[in-house]
Amino acid sequence: MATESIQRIWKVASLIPAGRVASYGQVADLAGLPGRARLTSKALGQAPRSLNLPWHRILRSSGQIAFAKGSTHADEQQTRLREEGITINNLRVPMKEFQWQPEMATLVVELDF
DNA sequence: CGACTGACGCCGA
DNA sequence: CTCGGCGCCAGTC
Repeated sequence: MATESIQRIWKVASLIPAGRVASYGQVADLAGLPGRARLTSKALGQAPRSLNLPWHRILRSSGQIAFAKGSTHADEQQTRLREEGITINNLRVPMKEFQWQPEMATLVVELDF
């Protein structure tokens, strides 16, 4: 059974719009869990496919894809991001251009702040 | 109960 | 830019 924290992470992840990306740490922060980037990775790993979460839009703070180069996961993530118009060089996305910057209003409405 | 393990992050060398 | 080292914490063994 998923914990409260895990579900908050799923909620935040579902808000990331196509064409934009976020880091594990950023998602944790927005979910009210500062410093818990690793929990974000864990949450995504155990999220049911039925939730249809945009897991591919979540990267390391450096913009690097978290999966090992050459793995099927890394390839699929790269493909999906490109399909959304995101640029990727050597498994790295230029965060300066594509990082998600949520509006306060979005957070207030979607999360329970 | 302690040790180990991550789809991580930050800082210093 | 690369490496190490340390902090983080819920699971698993």
